[in-house]
Amino acid sequence: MLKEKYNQYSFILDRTARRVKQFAQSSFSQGAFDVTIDQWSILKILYKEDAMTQKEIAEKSGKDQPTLTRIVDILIKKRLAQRVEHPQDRRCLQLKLTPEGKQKVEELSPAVKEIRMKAWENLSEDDFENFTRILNTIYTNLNQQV
Amino acid sequence: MLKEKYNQYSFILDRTARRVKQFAQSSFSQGAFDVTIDQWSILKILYKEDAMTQKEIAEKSGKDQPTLTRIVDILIKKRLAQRVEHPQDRRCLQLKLTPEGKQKVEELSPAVKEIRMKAWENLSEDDFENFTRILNTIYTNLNQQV
DNA sequence: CGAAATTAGTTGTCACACTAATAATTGATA
DNA sequence: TATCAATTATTAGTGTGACAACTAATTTCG
Repeated sequence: MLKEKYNQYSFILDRTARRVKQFAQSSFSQGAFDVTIDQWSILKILYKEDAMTQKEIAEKSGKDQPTLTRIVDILIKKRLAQRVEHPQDRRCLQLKLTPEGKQKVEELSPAVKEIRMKAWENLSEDDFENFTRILNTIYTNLNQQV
Repeated sequence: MLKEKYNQYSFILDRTARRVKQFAQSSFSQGAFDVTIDQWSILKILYKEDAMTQKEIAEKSGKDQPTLTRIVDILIKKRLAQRVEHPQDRRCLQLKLTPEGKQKVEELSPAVKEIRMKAWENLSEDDFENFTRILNTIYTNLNQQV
């Protein structure tokens, strides 16, 4: 029956997502990048747009606020980012990269791109378009806020 | 540049996989299914093929052995599965569902299928084929054992 | 103005993923 | 047969994810 077949996608999706993460993480470790994948993703967001609130970063990264708090704590402990008080709203904390943080992003970016490209061997441009379209459709299908 | 564009897939993939899991988990919680998604995936494997070693289940589920040990511990605490000594090899433990475990699978299967189908609204049969093909290609591209 | 609702961030708890290290057992081989 | 490498499962440690409950600050509105 149809449903039985469709049912398998969640397993394959989860498995692949984990492998992508694991592959990148082990490349990071081998290269002594000294950050995790998730820490890296936050660094990159901050690099593009310096000074954001944690709330904004959480939205942009798709992580929830508690998770983000913990990742940010680590980034600060590593002296890659710093918390600054928001000029208008004392509830908020703005986040900025430190010079070391900026340097880290610039230093690692090319290597990260290479690592990420490995996944796309034997796949076409069309595949990429379809892939992102389907993922985004699933994502919005399951958006419970709507 | 091309690489910059391709680079985004890992974010979308991770984000979608998490949402799929979260959507299913919150449906499970609402329905008081009393198991997590990952516990469910192990139950289903055991249901199809009673009595497997943890090693076999780990391979089939795509989880590593330490993770599996923990999930199995929980399933046993919930009296849904039981460990049995392997008749030939005393290193192994065979796993079997308890009657309660079997009943749980039978009871929840239809509801789980409905939950899983939600993701595929607005998508075609072709999309499904492409999706699984691309995921599996990525999965094997990143297989570090080869 | 001042109480109530909202918002930003943190902490605690449980579950899962991955690595490395360890224990127990098995099997191969010298 | 005695030794050693391989295999199965577990434990410990770190990081992440989801949820709930909490604090502090701000906004809303009677």
